[in-house]
Amino acid sequence: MVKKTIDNFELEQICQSGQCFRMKQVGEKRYAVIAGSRYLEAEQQGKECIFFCEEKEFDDFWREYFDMEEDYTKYIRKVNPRDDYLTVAVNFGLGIRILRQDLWETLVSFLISQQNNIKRIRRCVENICERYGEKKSSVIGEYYAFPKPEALASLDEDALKACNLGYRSKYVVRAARCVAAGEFDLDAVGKMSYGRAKNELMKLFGVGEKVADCICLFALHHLQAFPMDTHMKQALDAHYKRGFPNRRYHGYQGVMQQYIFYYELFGQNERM
DNA sequence: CGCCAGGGGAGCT
DNA sequence: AGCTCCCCTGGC
Repeated sequence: MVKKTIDNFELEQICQSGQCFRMKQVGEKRYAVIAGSRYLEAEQQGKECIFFCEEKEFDDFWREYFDMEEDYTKYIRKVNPRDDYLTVAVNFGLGIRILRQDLWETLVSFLISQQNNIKRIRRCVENICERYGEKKSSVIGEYYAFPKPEALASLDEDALKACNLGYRSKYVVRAARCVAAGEFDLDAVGKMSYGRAKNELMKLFGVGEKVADCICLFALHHLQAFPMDTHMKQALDAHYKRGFPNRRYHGYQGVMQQYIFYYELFGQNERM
């Protein structure tokens, strides 16, 4: 068990921010997250956060996964004080972190995300893990690891329709085949610059600009990636008629994107 | 039953 | 860059 007191870190906001579809609330202030084949439960009371794992496990993996090394005030302070909308949005989501998730998992998750809602994406991912992932057991209980590419590569293209993926089934199966066959090198993409990684990801069937940007941001931590989805288009139309000030936030637009996205989804009641 | 939206993408012009 | 079509599920 590891206790940490940390600023700008809220499990609830991280969970709801829609980056990770395998993080869920399991108690009043308790959250569970599965990453790859690892399982973690954590609880938060104010600034104090308790991670229910060994210190080594925390240092070896979860610290980096949650991007806890970074001081997010350096992004928050850069917000233009004359930008009322962004100021409110950022203040609403001060506990958001940009996770450093596994590339393969993130690729599959966001292939599923297209024309889909977060609730159903979670269920799709859960279905795939339960059916094709390795069953693990921890002191807390049993869970399923995320299936490896090889586990999905041999499937029929429509097989994942049974997991509720619909027409997205073939995207995932084809991607799994490319990775398993070595035609698509995940490790190599992981070492590429933002531009090259995005370009490489978009070669995969079913990966367009938006999905590629999500993968770049949520797995590869390319903070300049700015996923442009329907919510973001609406928000930008309403508040940035001359476009988002990319120049001002050069290099970390993706962080701002997440504040806006989270505010658009959950900040309605706070809006004036 | 129809309609439409949910963190799009491919293919064509 | 803009347009059409694709084509799955859940909610109303």
